[in-house]
Amino acid sequence: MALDMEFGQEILYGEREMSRTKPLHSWDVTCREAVAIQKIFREKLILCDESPPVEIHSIAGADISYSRGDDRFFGAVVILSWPAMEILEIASSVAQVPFPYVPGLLSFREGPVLLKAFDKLKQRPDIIIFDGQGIAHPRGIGLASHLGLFLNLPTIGCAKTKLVGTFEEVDQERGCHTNLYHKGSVIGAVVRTKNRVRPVFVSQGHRISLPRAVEIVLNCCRGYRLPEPVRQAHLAVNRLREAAPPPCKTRISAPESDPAPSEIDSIRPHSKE
DNA sequence: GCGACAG
DNA sequence: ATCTTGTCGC
Repeated sequence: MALDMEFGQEILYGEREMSRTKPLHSWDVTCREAVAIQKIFREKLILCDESPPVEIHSIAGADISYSRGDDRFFGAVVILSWPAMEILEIASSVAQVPFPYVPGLLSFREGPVLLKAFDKLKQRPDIIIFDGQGIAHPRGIGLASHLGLFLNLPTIGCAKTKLVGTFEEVDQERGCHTNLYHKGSVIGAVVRTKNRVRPVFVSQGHRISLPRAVEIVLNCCRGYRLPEPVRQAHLAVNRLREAAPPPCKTRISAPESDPAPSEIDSIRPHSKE
């Protein structure tokens, strides 16, 4: 996809007085730097709908996957048609895990591999849903908001669990939703996307209003808890990981095709060390 | 000091 | 997120 890389690089590097020699996809930062970046980026978010309103023809979902003992990250982006929810394009990527999991700093862990996948897309979606928070975040800038700035596209955060905030229980019927509050403000919505199933946490990412974000998420659901874009991205990334060659193990072990002599004619079928 | 804590 | 076995319900 024609990424707005210049915009992304400008806001990432321009404010930090650091050299532009580091590749975009390796955000090697300290937690302290990451927090500083978030505070700067937070000011750049646009939290209202486009004017004039953008007509939606396509919508994308993004997700990542990895497994233990593997230092690789798999990322996938799926673009679906609107409102039919038919798959138009899929892009994927593999990258090294760049940053540990720290609640509140997920962008720096999942962002690079996702941007790498977005860069491979041929078309630009009209809007993107992420598997994570938008502004429902301690500093008001979760994964969806952060990448919305990078991609310069409208984005929505749709997380499976809460990061911050308080809320009243939601009615059990699909379509019901309540506000998510934090420090006296509405930062998102708790949305029931399926009858009697745990709600999801929807929040504005970038260039969108909360009512519209909720409406779009609900209109993307097709009988499952997660909206189709996110669900399809999840499926795509898991297919990718399972089809990928096994991880390069750091630890050296004897090949199983060449068992030690004592194991070949072992009388006991399985000796558990 | 005790919870809470996107993925 | 990943790992993991069974189990409740439409």
